[in-house]
Amino acid sequence: MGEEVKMSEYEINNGEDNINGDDERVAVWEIGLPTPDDLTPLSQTLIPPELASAFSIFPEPHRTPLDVSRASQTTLSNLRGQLNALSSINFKSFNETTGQTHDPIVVDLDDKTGAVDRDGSGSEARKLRRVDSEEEDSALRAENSAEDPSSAAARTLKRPRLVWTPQLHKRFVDVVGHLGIKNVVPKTIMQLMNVEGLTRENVASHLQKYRLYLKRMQGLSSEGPSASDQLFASTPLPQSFPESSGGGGGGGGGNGNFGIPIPMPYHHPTTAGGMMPMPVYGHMGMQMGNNNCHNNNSSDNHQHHQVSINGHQNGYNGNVAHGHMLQQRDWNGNHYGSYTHHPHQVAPNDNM
DNA sequence: AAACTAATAT
DNA sequence: TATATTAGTT
Repeated sequence: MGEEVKMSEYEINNGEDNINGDDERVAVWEIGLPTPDDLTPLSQTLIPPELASAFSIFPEPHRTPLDVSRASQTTLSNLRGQLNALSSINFKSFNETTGQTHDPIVVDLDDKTGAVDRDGSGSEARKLRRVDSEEEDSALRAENSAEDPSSAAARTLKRPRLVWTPQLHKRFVDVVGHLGIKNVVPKTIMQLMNVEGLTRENVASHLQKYRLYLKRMQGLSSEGPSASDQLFASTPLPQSFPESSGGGGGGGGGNGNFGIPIPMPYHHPTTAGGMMPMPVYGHMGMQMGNNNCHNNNSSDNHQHHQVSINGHQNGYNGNVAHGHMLQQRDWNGNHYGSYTHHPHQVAPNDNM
């Protein structure tokens, strides 16, 4: 795979030369052929991500047919289980038939392939193109093979490390903001975020870091977040919201403690000093400028659109008509996955 | 036993 | 550094 990728990239890079410098006949041949931008992105395989992840095809080459079938079985059953679980809390999640994800963000840890696109302008073009063509497909993709611990494959194969993109983080913050940072616990966050492949551990780890960040922030009131906190800095501070609807606690797994939606956005600040960074200037209180969206009534179970989380949150659009919005778009973009380095760099335009 | 948090490891 | 993993608690 890597080979192919490299080759195409090579050709792409030299395409111009060929056209201009070589035989015209060559140019003729190239007419009608896909332009570099049309070519399959390096990070994309021929196999649909969902499928690939379902069969754990991505990561390593070594995989026996037996493994695959076993994995598919477990994965399938797991998905069913998840579906049920999620549907009980009114989340739309995964279409078995089409294998397409709808509401949930699919975390796509693009591990290995990541190496390819770091650098370059080429990658940028590619990135843009992707956004265009896939906007409706899936905004965030991260493959992650396993959805559940009970699966042998899931346990065995280690998944690539999760990269908390601004989109993911935003969702995280939303959930945390709604539940109140005081009471949130990883499991609940994980469930409400409704991101396929996201594990409790992933969330726990991030939560730990997030709490640290908040604590740190509390101390220094007027400080803007240092450059080190890019991700966090770009997100409004959650206002702990005393929301303890149900208790939650861990009680065993299922608990339907939240059938609820996360209705509104955070609250206004009680005190706290604002330390919002820049994008939005207003302290936390402000972000809400946006409206309040739907109200909470837990009973609102419309099946149509997604997760309530989506509902609010995007401040930029101003009104969130909850009927339907460009949810997908909101979570769109960016690549994730390359753990090689440089992750952050929250684009300026990064609107969250 | 499951899940949380803090500490530690990669 | 960011995220994962472990350990000690609840």
